[in-house]
Amino acid sequence: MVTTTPRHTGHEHPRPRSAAVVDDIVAQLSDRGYRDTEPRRLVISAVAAQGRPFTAEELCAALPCVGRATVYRGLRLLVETDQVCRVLLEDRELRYQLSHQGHHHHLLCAVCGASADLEGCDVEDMLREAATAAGFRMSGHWLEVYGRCGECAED
Amino acid sequence: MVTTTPRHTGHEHPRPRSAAVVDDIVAQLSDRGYRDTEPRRLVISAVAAQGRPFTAEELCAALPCVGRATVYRGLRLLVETDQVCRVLLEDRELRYQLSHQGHHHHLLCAVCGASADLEGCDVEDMLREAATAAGFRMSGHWLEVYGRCGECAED
DNA sequence: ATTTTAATGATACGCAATATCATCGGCATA
DNA sequence: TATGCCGATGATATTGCGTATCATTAAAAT
Repeated sequence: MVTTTPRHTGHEHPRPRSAAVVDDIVAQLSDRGYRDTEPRRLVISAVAAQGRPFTAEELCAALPCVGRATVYRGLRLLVETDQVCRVLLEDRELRYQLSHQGHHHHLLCAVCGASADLEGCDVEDMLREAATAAGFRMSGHWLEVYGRCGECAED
Repeated sequence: MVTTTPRHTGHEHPRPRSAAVVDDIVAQLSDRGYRDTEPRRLVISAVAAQGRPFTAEELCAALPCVGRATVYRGLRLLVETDQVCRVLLEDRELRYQLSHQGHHHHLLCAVCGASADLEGCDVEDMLREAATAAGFRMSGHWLEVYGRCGECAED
């Protein structure tokens, strides 16, 4: 298996970093029984190329060679396998983003659309407690935080 | 002004309680320059009659005599004037509910659809701090908590 | 090479929500 | 009480997101 592409070593051959990300995700999908196809790779590659949260339609536009249904299916698959997370803007527009951690929340800039991960904010326990106090058994939650990033802060 | 309908006294004539709610909301809209119309009253009345979060389409179905556009417009107006709040289910379905307090969050039962207000849960400060730490100025947030209410808790 | 079946993509469809615009009617004014 | 302005209404068309359908293609196990 000498020619197998190494993963996670971080300093492979001078190939675009995104290609490694794509290989990695394709490998994870493969482990779960999903096939390695050309259109799927194109979708993953386009996802990895986005600098900030994007819409499904934006992806479609960026991938004129891939059918709409395939883009949507690919996106759904990536969300289900926790490779991509969904974020909700204030106007309820749904966007997507490569996920870097497990479960976490996002700070979204209302001006430029950038996002940052909320660090050191453990609302989970607090919510679970409050839910219990109200006689509920909490099973999940949805949280998005909106504001302005550092660059867009100046009025 | 002897015949003026009293508000907020809590023990008026034996008229449905909902009528008082409708009058109250209509009065508040009137203060803001919005007209008192028959279709609008019907919408408000139907909103007040709902026992749990409802969809715009459900309202339309409950008001066959009122045009769809009017129902949607009425709902939007009520949200803008903070008379009604919006809740988001896990599948991103949008529902509405009479609001009782100022800003608050909801506990939503995934089984029966009931909702409860989250009491004694002050995430605001926590979020603002975390946002500041990330270089953001927080301007708002969206939070929904899902689970099972007491009645639906038994498996 | 063969076979199985997941994946694809063109397209139709469903649904929520808004836009359009002629008409109606609330309400302020005279 | 009558008048006129303009907000409100409602039938309808339209938009936009996302999914369903289904004949065809191709991944990967044999």
